[in-house]
Amino acid sequence: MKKPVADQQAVPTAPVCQTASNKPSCKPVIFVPVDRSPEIQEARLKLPILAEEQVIMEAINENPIVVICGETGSGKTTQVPQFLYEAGYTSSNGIIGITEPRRVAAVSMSQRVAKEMNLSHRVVSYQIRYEGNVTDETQIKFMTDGVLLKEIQKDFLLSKYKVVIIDEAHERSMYTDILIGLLSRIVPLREKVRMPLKLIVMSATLRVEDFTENNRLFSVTPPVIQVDARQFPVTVHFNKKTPLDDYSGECFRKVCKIHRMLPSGGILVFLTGQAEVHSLCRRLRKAFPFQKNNIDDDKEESVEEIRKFKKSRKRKKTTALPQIDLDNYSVVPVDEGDEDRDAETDDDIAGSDVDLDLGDGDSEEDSSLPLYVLPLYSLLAPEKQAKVFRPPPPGTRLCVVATNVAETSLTIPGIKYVVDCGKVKKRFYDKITGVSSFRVTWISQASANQRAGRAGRTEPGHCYRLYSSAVFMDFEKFSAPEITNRPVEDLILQMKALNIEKVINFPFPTPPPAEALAAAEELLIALGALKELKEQQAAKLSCPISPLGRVMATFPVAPRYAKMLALSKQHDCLPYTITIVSAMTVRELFEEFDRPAVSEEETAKLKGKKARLLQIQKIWAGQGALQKLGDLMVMLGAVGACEYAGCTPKFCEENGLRYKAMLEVRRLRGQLTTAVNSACADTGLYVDPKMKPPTEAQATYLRQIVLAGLGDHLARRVQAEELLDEKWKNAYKTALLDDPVFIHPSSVLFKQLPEFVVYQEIVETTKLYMRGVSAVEPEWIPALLPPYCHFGKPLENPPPSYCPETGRIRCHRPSVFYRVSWQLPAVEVDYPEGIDRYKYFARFLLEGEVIEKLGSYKRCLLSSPLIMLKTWSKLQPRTEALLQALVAEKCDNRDALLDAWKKNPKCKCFADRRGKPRPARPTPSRRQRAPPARSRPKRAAGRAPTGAGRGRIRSQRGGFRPPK
DNA sequence: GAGCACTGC
Repeated sequence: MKKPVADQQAVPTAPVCQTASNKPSCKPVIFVPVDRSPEIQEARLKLPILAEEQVIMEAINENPIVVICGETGSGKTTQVPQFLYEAGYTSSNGIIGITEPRRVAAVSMSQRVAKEMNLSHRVVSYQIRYEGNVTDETQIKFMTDGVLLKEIQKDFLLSKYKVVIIDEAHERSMYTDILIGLLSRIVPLREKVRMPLKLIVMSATLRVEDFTENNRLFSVTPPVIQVDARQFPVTVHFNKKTPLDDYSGECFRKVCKIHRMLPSGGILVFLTGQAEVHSLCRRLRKAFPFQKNNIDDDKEESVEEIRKFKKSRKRKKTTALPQIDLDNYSVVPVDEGDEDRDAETDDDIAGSDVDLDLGDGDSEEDSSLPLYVLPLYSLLAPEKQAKVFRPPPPGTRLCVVATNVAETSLTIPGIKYVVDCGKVKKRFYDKITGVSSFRVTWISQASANQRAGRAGRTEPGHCYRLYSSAVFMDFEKFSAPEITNRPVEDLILQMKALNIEKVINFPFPTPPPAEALAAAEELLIALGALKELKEQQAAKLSCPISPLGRVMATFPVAPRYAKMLALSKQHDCLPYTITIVSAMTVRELFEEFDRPAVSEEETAKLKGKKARLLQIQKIWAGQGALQKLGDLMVMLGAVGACEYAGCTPKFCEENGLRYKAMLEVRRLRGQLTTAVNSACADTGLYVDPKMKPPTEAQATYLRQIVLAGLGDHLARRVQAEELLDEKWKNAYKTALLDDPVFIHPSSVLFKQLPEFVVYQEIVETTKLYMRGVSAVEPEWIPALLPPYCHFGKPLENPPPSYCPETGRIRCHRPSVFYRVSWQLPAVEVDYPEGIDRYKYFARFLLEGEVIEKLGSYKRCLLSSPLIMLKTWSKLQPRTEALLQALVAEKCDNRDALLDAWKKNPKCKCFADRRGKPRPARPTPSRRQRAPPARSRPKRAAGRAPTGAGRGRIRSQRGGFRPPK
């Protein structure tokens, strides 16, 4: 040990060795001892990264930014934080932060490192969205990337961190990319204030040029350190031919071959979706029956079944144990795939499908060992997912049929064979309209290699690629970074909240497409989150955040939803909006019952469950005014009912709800409630598990709130007279799309077909379908969505009027919806700016509407105040004098007039010399606790409220605030 | 009248 810790804690940043540039080095001179158990010490020494400790630490000591490349299994995630800790980077109250792209990783890594270091979780801790165990003593903190991004909002310099490690940077998740961009600026800023911060970017692949060779990101190229992985060799076999369509069938044949011919070891199959996974499971179970497989997954462990199984094992003792020696296999290294040689190999071992009479396996039972077939995909219930981590029943071979979850998120033990169809199902977004669709595409080479790697975790393995090496060579080297193919409005709002106005200048490792940036900025302006700059094109993409935007940015949900929350203080809607927003944010609340079943029995069961869900959804949708809230009411009803019942797995199971989703909704409601409470102290909000359904009036307000957030997602039913083509039957038109869109058949409004609706999203399948639909009244549109409406001249009838609450001139204006020019009902709005507004103001002033006292002079006036509006009024000097005085003082409303008087009591604007003017304000007796008129609901006779808030939250002014 | 991979605040 070098020096006692205590001595050094006061001066941990004292330079020990001068770097070439003579910059202050932040190399701490401490060695902090760690008390590891002998077993852990032994296991650690086997990790290749241990040998690189000195190289890594020297690089970190001498450079502010270091890139470490090491594949899965190199131990970089668990060991680098320990190196830093031992080198004293956490002394003097600085902590080490490590970001992970997934919650489970943050939690499990913190636990593992705590165990390895023999330290309490009070010292090695984690923080994820809803929970954490961070304390004052925390020195190593694992967190999800989004958590660190939020922390930057509170403390731009991240002053409590000595080191930030961005793990899994090769995955190029959106937050990781942004974090790296931000940290590239934070590191030099910290250098300036002489509190150096170390940034370590860790990647599993060598694709780091986006980071290292991007001068705008890092002006000095950071050193890249490579670390070997402790992986077993995986032999890759390419197919000679690439099946055009039926990769699923090809998977089936390959699994059959492997199972019949090759020694024991688990098989992992990569497919693209739930339906494929289930149908392959079904075929495989039929081909290699294992009694329980075929019936019900849940009964698997019953004593009876195990007894049966043992019996069958005895019976099959002599059959088809693999006789092939794997060592005789001609190996084909990963990068030298030769399809001909490979095909030979295949034939040597397994012969062709024809020789073996593999058929499609549906016809006959096979005599091989039972195959223990399990499906695996993200939306599968956790307890069913968990099965893949347990050893398969004795005497069986494990075969997991998975989607892409198994590529990065979940690691299955005991896999020796990987079957890779080479495809992935991806979500695509239209950059301008935001319409999304799912398409099956080829994976990238990096992805294929990652999949292959899953075969070599515990022993040497094999990967069977169901495509030729030529096809593989045509794959993209890497998948596109997430930020380039997703809407970015949430990201842009976060950046603007950090006062990054010119987002185009941000050092993105890879920038999003310009169209996506423009669409995001446009949406945020329409939501009122950004201040619109009227100046030329140059102002594009550099609008500053508005006070409303700042409030919205504190809500951890999509900007459209954040806007809804910001509006919902009115009429006690917040608990409902929070619930609806939570439900819309959590994906797939409802169980999917349309998948192919394993057995006839299961088919019937699924059918029953589906019918039950449809029935209960109708109940949740409610009646009358509630029903018009549509699918959002169903979500609200589902969450309400579930929480009322205590959110039990049983209730979820019986009512077609995904338990995991409901738990997530519960936690999100908690988080949003806290966020709303801190944005606005006087709400006194709490999460009520026994929340009552909204009243009819509240449901109507909720529809208006939803409209205000989803204004760009408005659709109008195609009118009978516009029906030129059959394809437009029951169709809707939207502002941005030329093609017809339809209400999704699963929507409770599917048969109602309201004239106007808003939708949560449009997904393109066989048609363009709107999902998450809610009905809208036409008169709300101009009142709540002025940015999307073009207004016409004020109407003469009803005539303009003076509003005593706001002191402004009001009028009715007709309008049309942008781009599509839908005629909208005339609505009452503030009179548009201009000379006419002064004229009306003068008239109402003379009539005594503005200042009560002046009313008494009305009869003394020489002519009627109405002449203020006549075109010939100019001819009358006294009216013209008044008008000019008002214009000169910019007085076209009461507040301006009162201000002008205050500043200059002799102001010519009709000064009242006998005393202070008294504005004609409504007295409490006339209107109890009247809300501000702009957010005041209006009631049409005999109907629920029809107009509601544009209520803009008032808070402090925005503007650039440099980091402290 | 339907078919959606995977994540993070």
